[in-house]
Amino acid sequence: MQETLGAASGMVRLTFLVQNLYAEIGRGCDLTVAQAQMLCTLTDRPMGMAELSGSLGLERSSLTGLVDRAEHRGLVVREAVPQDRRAVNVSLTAAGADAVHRFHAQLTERLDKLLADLPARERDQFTRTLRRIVADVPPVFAD
Amino acid sequence: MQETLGAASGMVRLTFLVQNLYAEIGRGCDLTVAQAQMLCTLTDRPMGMAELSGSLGLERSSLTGLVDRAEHRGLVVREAVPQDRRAVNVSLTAAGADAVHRFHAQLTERLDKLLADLPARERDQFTRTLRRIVADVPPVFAD
DNA sequence: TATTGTTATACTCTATAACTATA
DNA sequence: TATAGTTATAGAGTATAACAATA
Repeated sequence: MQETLGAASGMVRLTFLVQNLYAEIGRGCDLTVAQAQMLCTLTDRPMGMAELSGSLGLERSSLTGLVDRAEHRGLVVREAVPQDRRAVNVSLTAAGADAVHRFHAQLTERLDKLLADLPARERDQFTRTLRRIVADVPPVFAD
Repeated sequence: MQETLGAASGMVRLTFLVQNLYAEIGRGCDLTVAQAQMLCTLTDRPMGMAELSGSLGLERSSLTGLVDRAEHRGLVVREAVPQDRRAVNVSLTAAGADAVHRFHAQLTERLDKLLADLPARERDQFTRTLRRIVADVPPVFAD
């Protein structure tokens, strides 16, 4: 083991840190990690099951249960798609939108705080590089 | 939604990206995410259940099952601690060390590749900033 | 009394395979 | 035939609460 961390190790540890924050804030909003992730993805717009499972990187069958439980809790609803009777659109309820809004605000605040002590220039550079690295990642979280 | 991503969103998306890589490479090494994380943490040295659960951010009771399954698969062993008859030390077997070594090498390669197209100067700066941000994160992954 | 670790229990999450209904 | 989604099943992961053994 070296005394200075490489880029890969840094990214893994940042991931660990963000995951734990995600879980902690989720608990406070009564959301599991998987639920919070799904609601964040649906913040932008409603989606069909296939598209949503693709964005989240889950099998469609896994998503069925996730949506079932969230629908049971009143966070999302399935709606019929008139043009295609096989399909459904999953969208946020008012309660779901409210929960994800609180989650998003708290997580953003905590994450921004991680960078608060950095010089503004370093922070901006870090953000720019980050943006390049994640350019192709599905919009699982947005501003 | 803006056209440029903020720092918080960038960190969440990077987390999503790293998690998916973690899972993908884990599958190739026949390791679940939780197992890979545990083995990585034990790479440095053996640990007691309490310390290990602290490092991983899990309840001790959750760790019991995780270690049970890994021990069943021959990846780790529990060993008695002579000085304290309540305690056990969890350490990697040869098979566990081998699996985690392959996992570590592949993940590091894939993560480094994410930065490969960046100018060397930007990459170095990114790594330096990352190192500051994760300074207090437990050593769940090292070089 | 405090700490180490386990057990019992209950849920959530996830994948694979097989299925139905519609396009 | 291909696509959208579900069901059935099995296993992993996790937490809470209660417990035993040792310090």
